[in-house]
Amino acid sequence: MVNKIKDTTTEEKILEAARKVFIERGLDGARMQEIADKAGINKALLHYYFRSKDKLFEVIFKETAGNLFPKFEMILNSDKPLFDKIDEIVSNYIDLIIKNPYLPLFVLSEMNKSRNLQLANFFEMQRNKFVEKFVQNIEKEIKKGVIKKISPAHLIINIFSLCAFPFIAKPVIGILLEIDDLQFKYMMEQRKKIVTDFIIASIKK
Amino acid sequence: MVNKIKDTTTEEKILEAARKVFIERGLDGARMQEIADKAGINKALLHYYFRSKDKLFEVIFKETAGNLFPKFEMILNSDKPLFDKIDEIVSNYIDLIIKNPYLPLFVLSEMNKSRNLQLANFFEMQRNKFVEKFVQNIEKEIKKGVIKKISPAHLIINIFSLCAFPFIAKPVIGILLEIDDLQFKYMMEQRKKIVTDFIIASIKK
DNA sequence: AATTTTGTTAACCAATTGGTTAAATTAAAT
DNA sequence: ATTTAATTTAACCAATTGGTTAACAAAATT
Repeated sequence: MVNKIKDTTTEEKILEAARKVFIERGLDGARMQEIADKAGINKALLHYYFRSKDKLFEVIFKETAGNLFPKFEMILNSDKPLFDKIDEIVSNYIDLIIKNPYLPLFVLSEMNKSRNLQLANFFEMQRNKFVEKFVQNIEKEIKKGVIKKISPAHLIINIFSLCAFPFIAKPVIGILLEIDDLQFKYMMEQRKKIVTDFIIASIKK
Repeated sequence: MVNKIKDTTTEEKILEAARKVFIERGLDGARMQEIADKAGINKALLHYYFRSKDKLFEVIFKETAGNLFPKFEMILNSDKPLFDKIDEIVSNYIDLIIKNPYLPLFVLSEMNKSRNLQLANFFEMQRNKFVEKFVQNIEKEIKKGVIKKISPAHLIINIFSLCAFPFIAKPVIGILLEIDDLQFKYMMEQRKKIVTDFIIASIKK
């Protein structure tokens, strides 16, 4: 399997189908036959290419979880004011989730259920990627007196809470606010500005 | 089965065990044999008392989802200033989730997966219970000029986002911030004040 | 005390599930 | 053209799963 150049059509078909089924149903709810049906292939091929359900799931999980941490470093490394950075992070993140609405719930749900250390290790590897930089950015602005004193950790949690939770709570929000999918999406677009303003209004000195 | 007064020990054992297993593993991941083992009973009794896995799940789901909407009406009906009400709601809600840490993820995860209209109807029934009153409270304060103009719907979403999301994201937060369970819990206790202050700072005129 | 009703058990069941296997087919290498 | 390797298929497998059944035990009723 080393450096093997091959026609990956079947493999790609499987990955595409698996992505859909796993994200929608989770590991426990997904069925190999359903993935095979969606990929238009014989179920035995799932095992030929990926050996087991768990391994196939792991590939999909790592791929999608990786997307949960887009390249914020460039934003955080720039010389722009922190408020602009927050604006960019919030907008990019909400846009990312609008494009992949089930992403947060899928990743967090499986993380809560998983006893698989592989998945946890995967997140550990992301740890220094942006949390430190974000913390540094925030601490710098506190020291400069631009923003109020607030725990960077809590602020970061707040930012991601405000961006991601509404998508997770979508069915409940839809019912409670009596809005349909289109209205929900419109609302999420609005949140790019509303969340940014909310955060900045809160921390501005 | 009408007005039947009976020894409910076995039924209660089942409910207690089912609560634990369903909340931890969800509907798809839960196994009837595991519930029976945890309840210390024979698996056939699950069907004797609750007829099917789905029906047992529904009982547990409605019970726990009901808890997701505690009696906020009393808080919202009082004459206290809105900021105090927000403080109370945030504190009560975070306390509620601290006591039932898996509650938000369980309910929202199953709501996202469920095609069962019973569950959706259940939430519809909760709709007018507190959303309207919350909206009225917010609109009143906007009109009085106490808080900035903000969409009540978005503000309500923000409040619940800030309260609930960290618990859903716990495994990821733990890894990224390198904190253990005790530290996480301490952090969540802190959030009662931090979230309230964050919100009030954001909307105060 | 006898009968009926309710609760419990162990064994069993059909269907489903993730996975395996051997043969057939296709593709690549010689 | 032949051989080897890779891919695909259909059938099959063992284990698991939610659920059923009949027998037995306990409780309630007559």
